[in-house]
Amino acid sequence: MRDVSRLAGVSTMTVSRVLADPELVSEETRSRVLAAIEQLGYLPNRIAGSLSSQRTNFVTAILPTLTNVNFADTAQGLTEALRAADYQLLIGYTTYRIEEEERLIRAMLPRRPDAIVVAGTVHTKAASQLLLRADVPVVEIWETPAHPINHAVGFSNYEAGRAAARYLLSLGHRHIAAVGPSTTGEARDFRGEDRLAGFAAVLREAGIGGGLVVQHGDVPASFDHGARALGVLLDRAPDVEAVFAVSDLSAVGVLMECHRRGIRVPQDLSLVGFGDFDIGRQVVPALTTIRVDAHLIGQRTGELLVTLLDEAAAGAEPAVVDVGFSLVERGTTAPAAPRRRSRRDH
Amino acid sequence: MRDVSRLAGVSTMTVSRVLADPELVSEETRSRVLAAIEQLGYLPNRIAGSLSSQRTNFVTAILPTLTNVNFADTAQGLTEALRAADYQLLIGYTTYRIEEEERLIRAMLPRRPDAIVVAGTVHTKAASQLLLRADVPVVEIWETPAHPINHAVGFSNYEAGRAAARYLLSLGHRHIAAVGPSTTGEARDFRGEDRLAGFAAVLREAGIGGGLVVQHGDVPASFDHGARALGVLLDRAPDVEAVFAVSDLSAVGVLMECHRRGIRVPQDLSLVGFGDFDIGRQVVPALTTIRVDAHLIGQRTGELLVTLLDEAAAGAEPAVVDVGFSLVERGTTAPAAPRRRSRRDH
DNA sequence: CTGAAAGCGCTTACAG
DNA sequence: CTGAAAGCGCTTACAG
Repeated sequence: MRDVSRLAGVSTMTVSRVLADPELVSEETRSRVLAAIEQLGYLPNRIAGSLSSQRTNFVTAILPTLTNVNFADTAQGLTEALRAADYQLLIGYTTYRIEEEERLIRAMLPRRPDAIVVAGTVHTKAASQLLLRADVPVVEIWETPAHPINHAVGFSNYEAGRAAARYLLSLGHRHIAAVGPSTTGEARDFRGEDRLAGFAAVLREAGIGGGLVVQHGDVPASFDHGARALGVLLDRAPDVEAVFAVSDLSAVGVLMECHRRGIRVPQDLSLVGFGDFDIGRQVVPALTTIRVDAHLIGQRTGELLVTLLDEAAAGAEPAVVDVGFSLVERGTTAPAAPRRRSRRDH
Repeated sequence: MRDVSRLAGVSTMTVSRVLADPELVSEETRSRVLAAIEQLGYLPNRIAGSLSSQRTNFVTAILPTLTNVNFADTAQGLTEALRAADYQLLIGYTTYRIEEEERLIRAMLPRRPDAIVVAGTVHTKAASQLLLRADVPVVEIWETPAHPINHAVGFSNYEAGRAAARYLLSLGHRHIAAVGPSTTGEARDFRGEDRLAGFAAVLREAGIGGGLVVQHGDVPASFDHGARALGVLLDRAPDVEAVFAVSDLSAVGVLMECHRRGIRVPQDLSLVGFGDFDIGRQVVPALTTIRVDAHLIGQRTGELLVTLLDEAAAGAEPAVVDVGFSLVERGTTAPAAPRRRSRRDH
């Protein structure tokens, strides 16, 4: 910048203005400065700028993984919404471990992000403290907590699970099960657990008992998880007629395992997934699922942050944005009665 | 930091040392400083540290998208390899546009990354200039260019395409086609195009003509792309007996469309994908594909950078690391002769 | 419309 | 083992 100012015959202050507020500088001076910038190939140093202005234009996003299309979509939505306001995303992966989340928060805070986005509402005690004390906006995403740390953008996983159960009941099914990964490992999918809890609650309310939940294998759920979980489930309950899988990945795994075992879907088994992944539309039959707009979660979060950071609104009200979910009925579910008869006769 | 030094009764220099090189400080002073840090909840400001030390410990990675498991795996591998050395990844998405890549490079350079990772070897002229002039290591990934800007970690997409063609020829197929997305849009997958070029070259060398390449639909390839491309292909060449898809996503789309149309795989059609995505192992039959270790590309890149940045080895030799690829034979491919007969008789 | 001064919070390079 | 001084490259807040 010194070099540019000397070449243009102005102060560094004027160079800084040309870059930040060009309209404050006379046209003649401005073009002289721009020419000098061009000639020297000058690139401003935003580290210095950040230190001076006390704003980094960084936003930190801490997600379970990027190897899940839903979270990748959220990251992409966030990136797009923040780009216009010139914010750069710093992404960290927890691999579904809250200890790792705490480590990441500690590693990120010294970079002085202008805002912090974390997936989920379950944190270590220390992480919660750090987030509460951070003097920047915090947004918890992929849930709608009753008591957010600050802001939240998501939907109710519990209600999504309830919706899946109500739907399978409405089809007339009674031997209903759910599959998800284990809840005893270090890696935990608390949002998935919420969905299964809501699912089981509806079954209990219907007097069916919500105990038929196979929790098996490591987080995160995968195609392979679904395939193996079906085996465990059938050993335990050969007469199961409907399954809710905690994720479309599991659900597709269940479906493929059904193909291999000669179990007809939906004639012998109704199947509901969660997440509306691309693959669910392509498999045969296409997968019934609960759709969540992951990209929108990212976008809304980005928009919320741009507003909060723009208006320097220190006193902004904590907001909880619910983007909702919807049940998408496709080919893997069917009413109960005809199926059970055909299966028993078989 | 001032507050900490006052509370501990030392200079800020000593506080800095406790954080950076604890062993240089006497145990007694150190514990006094650590107590003060604890008591005040002090978090160092790395922006100031970066400005002062002229090292940010940022590495910029510019990828086509994160919505593709392969690139997400690469990002995860990079993150893991860099974490140990305390580097933070700044990720940008180009959505397969080199103009967007240039924009991202311009946006990232003022953040003063210690190294730059870009996917691919095709850049705008201005982007190439910026990368050449950047006085930090540059690594091009997912290709093995003959003339890298600096370093490279990847494999030969052209050779991968050749391997697919040689394999289908070895099965006895002669009516062979390939499907990939369009090459005329703004978004381009140059690596996919290289694979198709290698594929077509082998067919030409075998005297078969390499013209049966369906390039249809927007980049990136998807399940949906594959499903639609098969329709276009069958209109053009109803007697096709083997297909190479530029990506497993397309390949699975082709497979599902075959299911819907009653085309038997592999009896009526042999199918080879690329990328070895999880879903390819789960579909029925399981997908024959070309496997690339995307995570390893990220890991090797990270290791290379840690070495380069550690030894302050300004004079380090440009390295090109080839992680290779391998053909994984599964259920979607079969020898030609029996199939053609059965199909004709049908 | 333009500039001189001070300072952001660290680390480098010395000195003792 | 510890500290005083200088400086990293910008922006803020004034002043003119």
